[in-house]
Amino acid sequence: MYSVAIEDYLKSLWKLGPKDVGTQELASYLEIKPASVTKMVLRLTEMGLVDHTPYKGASLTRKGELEALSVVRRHRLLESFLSQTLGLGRDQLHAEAEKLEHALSKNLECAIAEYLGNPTRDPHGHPIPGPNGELYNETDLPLSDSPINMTLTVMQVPDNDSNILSWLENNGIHPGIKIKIISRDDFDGGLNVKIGDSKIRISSSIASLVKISFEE
Amino acid sequence: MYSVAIEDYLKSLWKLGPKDVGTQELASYLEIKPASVTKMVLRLTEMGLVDHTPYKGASLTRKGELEALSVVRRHRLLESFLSQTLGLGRDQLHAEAEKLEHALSKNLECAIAEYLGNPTRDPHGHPIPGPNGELYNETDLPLSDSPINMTLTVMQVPDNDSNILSWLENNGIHPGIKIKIISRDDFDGGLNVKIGDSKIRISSSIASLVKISFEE
DNA sequence: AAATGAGTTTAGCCAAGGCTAAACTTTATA
DNA sequence: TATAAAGTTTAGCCTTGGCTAAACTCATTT
Repeated sequence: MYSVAIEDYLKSLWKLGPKDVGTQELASYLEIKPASVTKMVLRLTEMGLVDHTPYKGASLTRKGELEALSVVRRHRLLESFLSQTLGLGRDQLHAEAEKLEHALSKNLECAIAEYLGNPTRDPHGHPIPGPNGELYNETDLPLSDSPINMTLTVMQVPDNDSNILSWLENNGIHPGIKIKIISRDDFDGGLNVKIGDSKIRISSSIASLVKISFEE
Repeated sequence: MYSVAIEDYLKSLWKLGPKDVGTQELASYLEIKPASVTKMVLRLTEMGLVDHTPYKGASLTRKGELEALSVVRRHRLLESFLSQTLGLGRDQLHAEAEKLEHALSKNLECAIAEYLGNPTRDPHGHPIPGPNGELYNETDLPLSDSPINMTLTVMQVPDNDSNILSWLENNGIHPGIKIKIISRDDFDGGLNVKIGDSKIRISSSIASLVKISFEE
């Protein structure tokens, strides 16, 4: 069993990857100093979890990737479980799961997965890796790049910014909802969209975080 | 927020207390060496969580007790929650809660308590401290000391020994069940008891871990 | 009263995982 | 091409929380 710190490094490298991740980038993501990252990355390399090219960056080995996927699976199962049982809002799930994921036994992971009916998406629409790291192909696309005047289905919202999440929620935007882009502002990429009967404006930075599909 | 190690020390002192707990006793309970305990106890004393009399033992201050009760509350709420939602057996609950209790936020603690309807007992029948450390008076008595030929209600079973727990479960002994002592063996204190229609024998060591009440 | 032994404490070590300050690479710019 | 800036690494420090070995206390026994 790996430590909390190691699990956090692996998960972060997975999220920032699969490209080589620079020391600084990883450090700021983890909110620690670059020198600390270098030291830990060396240890992870020793352990065979990470490949490191000095002055270039680090990436997960297959072994590290599998471990990262296991953490992500626990995280997303926990989010689903807390949402389902306690009815926690999407904006609260991430922070809670972030702590619990490191304390979840294999046993409990299985029990939760079974209880939920082995879901493939969490409440933010993010895919849940299988028990052996299986992850189906992503086909969802950013709302920001989507065509005008088509009925789109919201598939994913971000999980880690509770401000953005509660804004989205308050405007009725969450996985499963239908949405149509009415127009796109040229100067800043902002979108005017229609959801149900209401029209709202979505800034391009938020629109790039929402993923959609064309399927009904 | 206190570390996992500190929370474990406080919880252990609470379980072994309220008497002064010797270094060796605490060490063997925590499965670490006495020298390590001495060092940590000094730190806890510095922090105002523990009173320590050299060569005599340690006990919780009020501040330490409140923190211990908070850990115990989280532990028992988690046991109740996992039992209720996932249907985990009584023999699995303790180990899982033992890990999760350190990762449970105040928010989630509240949400779980509310979801469960603010229960006062966990699935083993142990009282759940209130959010501010309130703990009602224990009146349950050990089965081993109970009178013969009275209808007793099982109120508590131990939580930390899954072997004993599954034996008890297999014999239909758990909180809420009615039980009657038919006879007590003089030589070893073993009990012959009646549960429903079946008669079984309970060793005195196990009987001392089961608590009952006389109320219907 | 002295000695023994159990229990406790002290001293000093180690690994994990942070930090700062300084040295080193690499890249971009003059 | 030389140099400055940005990013990375190294060196050395700190705290937490374990460990062992040795020293100390205290209660009991001779």
